[in-house]
Amino acid sequence: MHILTSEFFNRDTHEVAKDLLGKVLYHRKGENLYRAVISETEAYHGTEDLACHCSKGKTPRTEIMFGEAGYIYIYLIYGMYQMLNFVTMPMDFPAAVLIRGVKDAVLTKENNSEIIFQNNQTNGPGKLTQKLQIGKELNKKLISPVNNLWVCDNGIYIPEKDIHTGKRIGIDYAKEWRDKAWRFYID
DNA sequence: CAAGAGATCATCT
DNA sequence: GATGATCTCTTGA
Repeated sequence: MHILTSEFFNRDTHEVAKDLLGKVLYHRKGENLYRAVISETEAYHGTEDLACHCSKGKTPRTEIMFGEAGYIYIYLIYGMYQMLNFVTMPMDFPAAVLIRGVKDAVLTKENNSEIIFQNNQTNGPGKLTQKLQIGKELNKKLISPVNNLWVCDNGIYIPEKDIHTGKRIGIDYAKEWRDKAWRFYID
């Protein structure tokens, strides 16, 4: 069980998005420890990608994506859903991976009792942040146990044939970038 | 089943 | 003042 560091995220966004599948996301909130297997991701890569928030340039909200890889980018969408992203690529290249779905989510409480979430409760980007209690206090933080949110490689290898790709969701306005197969998922 | 509407607010123009 | 990297519920065939 090995904790992913900035080195893992400081690569091509599409590779990171694909390699995150099957990795284990952890979030510690008070006495509660959440863990879940990442099952769906999307790549948002560069200022030319009209679906990427950075296509409109550097703003207070998006500056974290222009920074070093391995940081957390969280923003509110539709007034009610937090989106969890991991910053990729070197300094000054804006890019991030959106975590769109997790599976086998488990909450371990202080007394070691466990609550298991049904997969259909965590199979959307807004749903998983709600269930795993991931909020904007983590925005702009380093992905690390120090900040209570981190990702582990549990050694399980996902065969290439089990990785599906498709168009990204909810970005019909992005012209020619709309049809890029930059969404990755398993099962 | 597919399609549509409503909820709700930080962010940028 | 408009607009989403969404989700759930309702409607209608």
